[in-house]
Amino acid sequence: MSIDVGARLRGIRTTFGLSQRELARRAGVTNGLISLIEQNRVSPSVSSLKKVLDGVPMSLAEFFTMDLSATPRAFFSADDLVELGNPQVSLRLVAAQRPGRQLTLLHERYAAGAATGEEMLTHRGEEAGVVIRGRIELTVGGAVGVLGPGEAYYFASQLPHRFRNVGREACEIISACTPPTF
Amino acid sequence: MSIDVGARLRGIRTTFGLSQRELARRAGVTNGLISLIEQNRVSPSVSSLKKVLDGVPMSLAEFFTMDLSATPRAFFSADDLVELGNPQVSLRLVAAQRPGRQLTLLHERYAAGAATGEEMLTHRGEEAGVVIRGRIELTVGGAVGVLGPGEAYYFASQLPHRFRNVGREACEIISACTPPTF
DNA sequence: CCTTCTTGTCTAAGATCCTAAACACCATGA
DNA sequence: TCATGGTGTTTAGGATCTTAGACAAGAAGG
Repeated sequence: MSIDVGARLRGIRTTFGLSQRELARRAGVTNGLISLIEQNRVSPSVSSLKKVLDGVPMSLAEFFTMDLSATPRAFFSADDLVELGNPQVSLRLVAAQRPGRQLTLLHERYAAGAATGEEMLTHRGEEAGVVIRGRIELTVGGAVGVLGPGEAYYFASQLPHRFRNVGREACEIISACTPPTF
Repeated sequence: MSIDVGARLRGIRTTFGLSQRELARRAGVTNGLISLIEQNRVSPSVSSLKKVLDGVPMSLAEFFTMDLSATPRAFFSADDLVELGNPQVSLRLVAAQRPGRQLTLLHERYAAGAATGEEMLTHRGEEAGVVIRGRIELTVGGAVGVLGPGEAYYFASQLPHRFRNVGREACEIISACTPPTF
């Protein structure tokens, strides 16, 4: 093998902030297989590699075309952002391919009535954002606020938090968090 | 598998005019494996597919990127060339819409009956040209065309190709290829 | 009609991939 | 300190890929 499939897969998985188990769960394979592939202990079948890449998601063509030695890009068009969410809560990641990324910058879009879920979120790091369209209800700890265009937030992610679009219009937010949870 | 690896491999092999056994010999695998892959009876490992494609030759990236439904045009009428110059110095561009072009120019002249040889040529890169006098028979992959003055060609040099002057008059071509191999 | 060569397909057996489960390690929190 | 939950790694064994060889069909020539 002239191309290093293992290193390439590991690079992709880590830039997306996924553990072997999480990627395996999304792909419908076992975490052991991810480990073996990344160590080049096995050469995966095309169908297996396809399943793994579906969990990112990424096409086989993109996988084999990807140039890891290329200098990191400085500019990205809207189409270059990688979708990580779902139709209700769209999370589009900036510079997803960039290796060693220290910051996660997202272009979020909440459909009317959409929310991050029933459970409150809590994780390491800090996060902040600015609302650019619509209105969002943000709960942090015991505090609840409703933010509109131009308004912003900043809090420690350890505090239980939840986003909920209480308006009729879709709400867009540019947010950042560190360290990369995605 | 959303992409049809078997059909894709079979299409490539046949356009290169190779039997399963001949491709297997070049690739260092067995003919049975080629057969099974083409029927999608197995999903080859990446390393096996790499070996098979080395026999063509073709990279994994090219294999998965290749769009068989939208093969780039091989032949252009005189009207299909794009004028880039002026009345004094006319510069008419071939395949202007083709992405990722990188070319250098040649002035070829084929005597009556001359050809590039019995064997089909195949090498890396791309080549293109315009007939300016006489007539030339050009075979590219499975396609055969006879081009006269003002007509042009553009194809990937990996496709087996051959030039043959089938007229009584000498034939002149302005051609370009990349990288500057031949 | 026979050979003889080609083609692609099929099948047992060996090689490799893939899974399930356990392992060691580290961080966090009771 | 111990428990818990996270990480990546390893291994035995079942599943799949790959090989070696046989098979059938078709074409060319005697």
